Amino acid sequence: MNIEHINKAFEPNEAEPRLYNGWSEKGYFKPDNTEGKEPFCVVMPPPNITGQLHMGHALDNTLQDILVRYKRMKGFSTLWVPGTDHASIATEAKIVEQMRKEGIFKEDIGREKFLERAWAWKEQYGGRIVEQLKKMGSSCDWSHERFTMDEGCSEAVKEVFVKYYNQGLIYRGERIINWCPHCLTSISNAEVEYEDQAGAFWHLRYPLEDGSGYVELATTRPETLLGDTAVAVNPKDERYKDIVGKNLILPLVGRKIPVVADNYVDIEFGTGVVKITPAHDPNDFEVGLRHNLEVINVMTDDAKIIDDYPKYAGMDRFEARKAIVKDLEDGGFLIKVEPYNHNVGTCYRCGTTIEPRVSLQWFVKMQTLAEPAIKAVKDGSIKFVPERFDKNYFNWMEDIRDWCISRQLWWGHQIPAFYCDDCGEIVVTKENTAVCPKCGKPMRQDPDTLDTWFSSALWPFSTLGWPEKTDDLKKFYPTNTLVTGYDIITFWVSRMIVAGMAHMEDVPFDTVLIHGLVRDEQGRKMSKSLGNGIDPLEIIAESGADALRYALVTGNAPGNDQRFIPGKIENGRNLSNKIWNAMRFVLMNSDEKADYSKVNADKFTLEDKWIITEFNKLVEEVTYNVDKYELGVALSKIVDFIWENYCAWYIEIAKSRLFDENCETRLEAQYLLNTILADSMKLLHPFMPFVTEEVYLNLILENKADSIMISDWPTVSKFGSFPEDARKMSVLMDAIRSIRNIRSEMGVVPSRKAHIIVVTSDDSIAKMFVDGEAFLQRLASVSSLETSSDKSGVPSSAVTAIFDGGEIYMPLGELIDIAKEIERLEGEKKNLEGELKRVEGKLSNESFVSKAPEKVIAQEREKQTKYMEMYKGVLARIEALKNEL
RNA sequence: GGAAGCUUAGCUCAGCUGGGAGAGCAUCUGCCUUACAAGCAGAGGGUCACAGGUUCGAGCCCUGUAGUUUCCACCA
Repeated sequence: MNIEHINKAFEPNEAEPRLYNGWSEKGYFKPDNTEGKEPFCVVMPPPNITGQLHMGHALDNTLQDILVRYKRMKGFSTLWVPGTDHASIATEAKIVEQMRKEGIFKEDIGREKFLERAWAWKEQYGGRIVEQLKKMGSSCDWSHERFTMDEGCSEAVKEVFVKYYNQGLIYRGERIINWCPHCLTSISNAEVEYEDQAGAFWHLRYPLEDGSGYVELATTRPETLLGDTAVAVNPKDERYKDIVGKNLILPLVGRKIPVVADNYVDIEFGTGVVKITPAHDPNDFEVGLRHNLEVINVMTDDAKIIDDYPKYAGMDRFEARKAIVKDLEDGGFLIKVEPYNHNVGTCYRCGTTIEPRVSLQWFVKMQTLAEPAIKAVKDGSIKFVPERFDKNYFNWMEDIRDWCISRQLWWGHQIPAFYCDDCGEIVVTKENTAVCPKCGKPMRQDPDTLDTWFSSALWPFSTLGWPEKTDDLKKFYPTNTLVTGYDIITFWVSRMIVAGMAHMEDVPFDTVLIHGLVRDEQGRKMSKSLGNGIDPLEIIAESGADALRYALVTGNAPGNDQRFIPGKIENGRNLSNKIWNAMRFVLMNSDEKADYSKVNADKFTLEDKWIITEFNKLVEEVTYNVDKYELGVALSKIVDFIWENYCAWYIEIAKSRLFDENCETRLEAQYLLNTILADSMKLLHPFMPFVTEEVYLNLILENKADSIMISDWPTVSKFGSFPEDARKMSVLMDAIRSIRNIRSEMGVVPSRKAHIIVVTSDDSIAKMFVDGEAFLQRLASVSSLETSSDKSGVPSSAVTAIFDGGEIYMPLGELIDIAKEIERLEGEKKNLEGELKRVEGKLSNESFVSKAPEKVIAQEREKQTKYMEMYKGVLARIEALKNEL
């Protein structure tokens, strides 16, 4: 057909938005509710509304889209639920920052105005990230789009909070929590990142009250001395037996503090004496509880020293440290300073050093809730892929602490707890409660909001309509595969499992597909501060979403980090181009009005049967690999088939039939060229949705679907497989490679056509060569061909290619240097000797022959005969040539 | 302190339940062969970190060692 209307190259910038909008308009992203279709559901890890799409999202969504598109083609009723996360702490920080630039502080405008701004932010940036996800080709159902703070999700949050509270699983209490002095809120244990920092170990002396001396102790945080309310030693420590119960005078402060005995203290470490600051250290807090010590908070919420200590008041904790050390030194309390590396907790959002702080917060009791969640993974109801990540999960879950869920932020789900300041009544309820049910006085709602992850934990069912008993919930819960990075297992995956078991009494999903990080070319984490991030949108603008998706999947195994190599984008783009040109060629040589009902399978040639057989193998392997989440492997098999088998071999071979208008198997070739390419496009479609759609729609097919998206996933060909023909074909291919090889080695350029003599004792092989003369001409620059059962007619001035089944001679007249040819054949001989030695070594090994499976032994025997034949051929040829010298 | 991963060609990485070491890029040689130079044909290049073990057979399983990365953990 005439293909003038088809572009010379695939143009992603033009095609991708057009195709995406088309799919969307036709409703292909929505679940197909045809009766009998099994559901397949994926919930998207909701991106934060703070940012824009980065490589992590690009990878995460590509993987999900591959699975969803695959299942859709396999006939499932697929639902991929998209959405965004309000990301309380991160978003609030961004808005505060934005306002600060305008000179506004959130306290000045008040909660209501602040939330107005936040919602405006959500509209702007939440919308932006949705547009970006669409550019990736994500086939999610946008009519199901959700937001963690929309009405339904908020309802679910309240429902859960109240339920937990009534079950006694949520409580409010004064505990020591992790406080971020920059974000001015509490954060959970999971939100603290520990990093090794170079610090110092200050050795101090605290005098005994009775003047009988002093005790030496060491600390990494001298500034907390202001809040010391005791000094502790181990009860078994002989050195300090006498001073337990005595009082010390706290340097600089003058406060009397007791020496207590507590097992927490390690005798071996440091001096064996620990200063106890219950208000600013979690361990000290525990010690304080056991010994009923006073808790003295010495810092403001932004980590400055409070007014009670006038000398240091208003100083930042690190300034205060310097000042206090100086004063200790001046007062003779400082013995020495040692350099010391220690683990410092930092805020995972802003990196500020955490200040442990005692405050009144809400907590979830995790231990009982964790049990069914642990069991679900232990008994295989939920599987991690790769499996090793379940250790990570168990590690966290089996040692779980109570979860601090209240945040001193405005952007988020306000805690549904109401307080009566008059009578002290506390009401926890879903309804806004303005009046105290006990005394009738006004109540006020807890000003705090919930940890972002509290609402994300409910995502797999809140997005399906829970607590309403919706059809979606019935049909799609439990969801199927959750795709996410390993960095988020504790934050999110574990909590979803907990919530699912607690409220749905069922797992939230059956499989967790874990992927790694996308790093930069040097293997560093992509980060804003390093400025080494690569913007997926730029890549899409330059090379298309298909190329990006290809780059993210190829050569990657589940759970492993990967480096982002620009060359992979190029590979992806080149692949698109290759496919596009294959399509152009096929169309150019096809007839739009071809009547495929006239295709006669009996007329299939050797190469036809071979490509069908190869394709069948491909379908089975790719399906198997995708089912096992081996997406990188699946992709490389598809690409290899298209590039090598289809383009390099099948198209080339088919040319002679296509160019001959009268060829009687021309229709069969056209038919197979179109259908095999179309079916390859189907296999590739989940990975590269755009180019495959465009190619599919252009091809000339029978029963073509309106879109490749909703076409059926390929199965093995209705014509079956032809293993015997495929084997013959591979012999022929080997022969062609051998000819090409010697041509190249002997420097015979392709433009110099050559006559060849095929010597074989096998008639069927001889026939094969005769039948295949046309493509030998095309693929190996053969001008003419003769076959013979013996080598009597072979001229001495010929180069020899040995293949499995015979020899090929290419007479080159005086061009050939006999000595050089002998040398080349000696090389061949050596190779074959090596192979023979290996095979014979195996076969002569008594225990191999008796213990190895028969199949393996048979294979080795086959190889032995094959190599022996080839070896004899080489030997004979060398002899013959030597006689010519 | 506990746990996990990684170590395969110059580079980046695949390699399924153990059965003759792979890809892409890079390098070298030839080709504008009427789908594609974003291409085609060919070549070179590896003690699969090291040491043991299991096995007829180990890149793959087991033990240990080294280097490296990451996660978890309350040692002042």
